[in-house]
Amino acid sequence: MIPLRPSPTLHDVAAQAGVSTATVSRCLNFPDKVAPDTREKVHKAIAILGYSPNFGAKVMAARRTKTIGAIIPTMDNAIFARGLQAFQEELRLHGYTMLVASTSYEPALEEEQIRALVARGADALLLIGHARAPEIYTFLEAQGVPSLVTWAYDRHAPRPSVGFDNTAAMGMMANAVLSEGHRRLAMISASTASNDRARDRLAGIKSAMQDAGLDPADLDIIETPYSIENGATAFAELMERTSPPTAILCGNDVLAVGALRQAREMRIKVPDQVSIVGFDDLDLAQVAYPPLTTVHVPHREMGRRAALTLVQMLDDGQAAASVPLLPELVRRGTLGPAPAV
Amino acid sequence: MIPLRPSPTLHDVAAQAGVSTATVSRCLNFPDKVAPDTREKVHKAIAILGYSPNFGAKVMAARRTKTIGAIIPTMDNAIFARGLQAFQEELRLHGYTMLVASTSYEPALEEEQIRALVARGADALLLIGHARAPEIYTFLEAQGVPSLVTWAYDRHAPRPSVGFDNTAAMGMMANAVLSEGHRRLAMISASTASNDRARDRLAGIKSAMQDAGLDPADLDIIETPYSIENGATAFAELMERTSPPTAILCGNDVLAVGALRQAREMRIKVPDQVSIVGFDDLDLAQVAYPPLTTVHVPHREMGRRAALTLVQMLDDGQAAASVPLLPELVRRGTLGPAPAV
DNA sequence: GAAGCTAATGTAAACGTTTACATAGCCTCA
DNA sequence: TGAGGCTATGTAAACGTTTACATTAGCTTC
Repeated sequence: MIPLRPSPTLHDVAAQAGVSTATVSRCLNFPDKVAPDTREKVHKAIAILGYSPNFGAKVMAARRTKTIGAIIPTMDNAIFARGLQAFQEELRLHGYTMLVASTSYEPALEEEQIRALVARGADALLLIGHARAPEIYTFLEAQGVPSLVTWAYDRHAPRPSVGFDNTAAMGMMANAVLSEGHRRLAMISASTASNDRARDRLAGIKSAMQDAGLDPADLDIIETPYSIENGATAFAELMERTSPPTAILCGNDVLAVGALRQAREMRIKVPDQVSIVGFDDLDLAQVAYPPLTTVHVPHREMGRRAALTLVQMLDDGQAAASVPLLPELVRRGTLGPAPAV
Repeated sequence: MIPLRPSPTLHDVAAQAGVSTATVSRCLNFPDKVAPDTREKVHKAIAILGYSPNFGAKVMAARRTKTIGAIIPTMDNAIFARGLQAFQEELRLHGYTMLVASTSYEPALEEEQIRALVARGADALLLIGHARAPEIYTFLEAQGVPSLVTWAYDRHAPRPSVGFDNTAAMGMMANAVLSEGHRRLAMISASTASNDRARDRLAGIKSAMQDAGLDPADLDIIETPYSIENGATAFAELMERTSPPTAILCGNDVLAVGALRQAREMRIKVPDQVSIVGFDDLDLAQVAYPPLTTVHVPHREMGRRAALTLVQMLDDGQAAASVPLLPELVRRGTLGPAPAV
């Protein structure tokens, strides 16, 4: 291996161009503060030497990395992948780069990842959902790292968020189900212990039931991690009850699509015998058969707005304003009237 | 706003603990090079001051960021999202963090992103596919940034890669289709211009046709970006030919599932009237109706192995060895015998 | 034509680590 | 007992930028 000659530094460029390092630096960071012909000399020198700025030195001197961290449960779920994609695209437009870490829905891992990304010099953090230990927020404040909560919106939350009201959104779906005459409802949900979105969606159903004069305690709930298999298993379990539900509300489309698959396997007709609805409106939903009735969430818009908000906080020092987004009910083929008794 | 007191530095910790900065640094990076009681003093000082190392200074002095960049077409495609998730998980196990950028399948944007991530101090890069301008490789070499190609494997490629042979994989599928008696084949593919995986898959089909005594030129090809809608449109177009294909091989599952949806809409029976097969084995595939026959690719394994390989290159200075992975044919419901003429 | 601006550039001091090298103390072994 | 080796620690020099401040030159204004 030939030992590579050390990369040229600002110094080398300055020497080559016959100016000072300050001028070269200005030329790179504030081009209009430099006379045009000086600028040209410098650019020529840069080209000749193949100079590219040293990241570490830059970060140390400028005290920021132009990097924003995103901490999500997993990328292996289209809703996060899609939102993150939009987030990253928007970030790039503003000269920021995205650092990603995932938590597998484990709060302890989330805390570790938050510390890791801060240690990696993230200028700010994108977080999913409001629920976490208060010390984490204290830590972020102490480190001077702004953060923004997404995938959730809560007007009462003490911190800004870009997202939608999970309770209201699922409440809307529950109302649609109830207005089809369903009275025996079930929910297949993600674990509500460490997932405030799941918790809120559950609350939305209960509150809709209450409003309709039903006892929320009658809601049959199965909690299970998001996966097609788990949705299928939960569906089978629900249909074996002595008095099975006529409508099953799923915490997301993945579970719903699993339930749907299981229904087909058990030769239970959807929506004639049982209605199944989802949440998120993934590609899966329109591809399933019958196509899934679900709640459409503007994931891309959410990611984009989150990026915009974070960039404003960083670049303009603005305090973030919460941005509420509106999910929509998408009626397709899996919600029908309650079967006659 | 209260101006926050500047964070404590190594110096402060050293003073507090009554040792030198070198000892504190060693204590953090090589704990076993420091006497146990000194170590304790230092840790106490760190706790008292709430010290956390400055990223920029660390990077500058150590000349590495412990960060690896991943440049993919888009996260909004489950195959990349899933692989990246596994990649990140494995990276974390080895103390690395992932920096992500996406290219929307545009070579120009890819080059920009490569430069951006290198400028952001990525210690190494994960790239998708072999095809790119040679200057990019030269650039990476000049900058001393190792890179690894994934999602493709080519024994003749001059650079190491972790992935599978797209030509062989699609060839395997084409053979399965041909052995069902199909003679009029069509392909719905992503644009082959800037996507070597798509190009290789196409080549796989052509070579299988050749081997079966068919003229590869008879393959009816439609190129269109990956999306359900585009798959549907392409399917409709193919079925309007004067002599439509009896089997349609799709470049990925998303296109296939779009075709499937369109078939349902046009009341064309799959697989009785036409067979449709995909590639990737996304969740979509098993949820579609009928369930999609496709090629299963070990995306998670690929991401994990890529991470491992990159970490070895960086930590042990090993030259990377290519890792070939084996895709599998998954027979489900959309491939059947060619209809009788 | 002096005073006061402004624009362009230079000087040099941080920024907070890591690490090569130096030092000091202790142990081992002939 | 002294040479040699080992371990634990300290000293101080990088690392390559950014940026506050200083300087200079040219222009405007009265």
